[in-house]
Amino acid sequence: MEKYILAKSAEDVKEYLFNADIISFDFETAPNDAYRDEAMAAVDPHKAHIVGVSFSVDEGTGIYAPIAHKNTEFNIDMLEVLREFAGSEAVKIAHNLAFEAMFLYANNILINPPVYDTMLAAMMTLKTKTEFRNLADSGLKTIVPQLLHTGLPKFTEVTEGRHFDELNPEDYETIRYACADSDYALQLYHVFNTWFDKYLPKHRWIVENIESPTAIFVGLMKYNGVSVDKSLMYQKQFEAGEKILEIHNEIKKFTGKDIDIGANASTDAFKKYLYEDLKLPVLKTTAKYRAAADEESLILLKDWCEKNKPGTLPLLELIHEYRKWNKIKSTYIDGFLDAVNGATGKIHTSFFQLGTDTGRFASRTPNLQNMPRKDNDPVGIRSFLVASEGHIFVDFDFSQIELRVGSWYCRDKKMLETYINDGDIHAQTTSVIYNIPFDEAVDKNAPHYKEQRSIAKNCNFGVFYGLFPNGLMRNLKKAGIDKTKQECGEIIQNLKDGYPMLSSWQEATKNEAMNTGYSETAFGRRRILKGIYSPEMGTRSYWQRCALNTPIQGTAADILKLAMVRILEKIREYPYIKPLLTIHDEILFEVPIDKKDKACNIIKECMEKNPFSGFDVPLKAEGAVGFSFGDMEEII
DNA sequence: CTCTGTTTATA
DNA sequence: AAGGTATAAACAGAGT
Repeated sequence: MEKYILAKSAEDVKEYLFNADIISFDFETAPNDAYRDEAMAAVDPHKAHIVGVSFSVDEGTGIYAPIAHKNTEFNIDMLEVLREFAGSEAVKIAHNLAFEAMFLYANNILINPPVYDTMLAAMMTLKTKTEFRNLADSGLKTIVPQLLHTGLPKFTEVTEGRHFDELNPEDYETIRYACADSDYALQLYHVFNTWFDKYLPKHRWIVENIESPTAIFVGLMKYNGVSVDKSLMYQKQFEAGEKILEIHNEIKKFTGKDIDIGANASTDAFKKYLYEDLKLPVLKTTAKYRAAADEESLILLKDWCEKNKPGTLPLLELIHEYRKWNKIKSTYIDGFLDAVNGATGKIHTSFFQLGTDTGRFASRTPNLQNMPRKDNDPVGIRSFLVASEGHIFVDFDFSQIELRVGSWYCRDKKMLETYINDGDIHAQTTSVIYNIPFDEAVDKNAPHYKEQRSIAKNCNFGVFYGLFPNGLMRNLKKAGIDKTKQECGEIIQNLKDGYPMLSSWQEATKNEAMNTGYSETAFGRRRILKGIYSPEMGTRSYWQRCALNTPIQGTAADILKLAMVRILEKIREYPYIKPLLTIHDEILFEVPIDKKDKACNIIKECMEKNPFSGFDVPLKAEGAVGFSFGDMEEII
């Protein structure tokens, strides 16, 4: 039988924790008075507070310290104990550490490594020989019965509709519920480490040195949130609404009848109008082999109509505009407004640090990783994000990190030299694919400079991962450059000849993937390639391309997370540096205006530091500052 | 209300 | 025989 006790004083807790070097902990929280009836308010640190904390240092034991229960004499002021604990040398374990780190941060406490998140560890273990656990499989309530073969008290059964602070801390059920989470997290720590040590030691290293400390950074981003200019958003919401009506009316005028084009002009009725009433040819099919009507189809139709049916051209342009404005309004204006937190007036996006198969972050509610860029956005969505009062944004992004990682992998001389000499990789590629001197490739006044550079960029972004002539042709068409399949084939061939190690790396990497069935980053982050042995050529080929992409995209993600961990160390000394967002190769902060220069130096240094011995390509972090995310000024 | 498919925004 | 890969969100349409 387990031994869970109630702390009567801070001393009791200190005594329980004394000399322990591995400690798990868990917070119980409840909404502040203003948010008692709001769903999920208890997990929002701006609407809730810590009600109690449990610790466990030994299997089957635990201590619960009530902090803010209602109607009790037993509450303890735990702030100093928590502060001491957070700064201690002990391994501090939590299941979903980002949550605990966030509530500590809300109390001005930054938890220090060593830390260990058993939820992230769960995600880094294999569920079967061929499959990793996913987000949904990794909750404590799911894992404990599976791995420890024991039940866990249910929150709803213990609380019976009440908030946790309404429970009596003297009731054993209360103590048991609180302590069980810590006790089982500690047990899972040993279960997962045993598994890692036996099957995948590098994943233990990643959990301890990359993912778990990164979880703290995630908690900080979530807590800080990003301020928005609401009045600007409302103004743009109105303007976009008007614009959509206007375009819709023009479309109606054109079609002459009342066709239901929905919000995106992608209804069956609209496709029927295009392909049956107007008798336009189907030039592209969807993944399910049906008539497509996406942007690419419209571009193909535009070419066809220019020769055969020029009268239809204005309609194609109107559809493009209609979709664009609806996308902007529904996703980036209405959607962002819905996401503004009532307590802070900020957007507190959720980041999932293991939300992708490669190790990249995913962002949800709302996704702040796909805001339109300036050149593709008549509204200026990014300018909705503004620095908080007295603060300024500081943004750093890794320059061409995937290409740098790729050149490290393939060891191509020309690529490596370009980066070591801080050269221009796109010009280097231009020189390679057109067989012209480097000096001509960088000469902005040379004939075809713009087109050649644009083609070189497209190659650089795709060829590493197995881009084919057809694909290059399509990408170029989207960029407004018309090249035949033959020409694209020649360009790719020239590139492979010019960077000879690229092809041999690709072949070797594909072979290795076929031999092992998985793909790994430089740190050993592994991805099972589910379909690599598929009898179907198309499926197999897809997984082979994943085998090329994963080490590069994944290693770049590892490098970004390591930079976050380093920045976190600095935040201890410079707590005014507030992380807000990450966009794959970029991190956004806000800092007090007068601390701008200092913060820039710190962040740049952390990001450009050599990520691991053996990585011999220089990293470059490019900074920008500004009061609005839509108007950032590069710093040199 | 849930599920699949289509479309479109980003790195 | 020929898809760079990694995502999230909104809408359409069908089924429970």
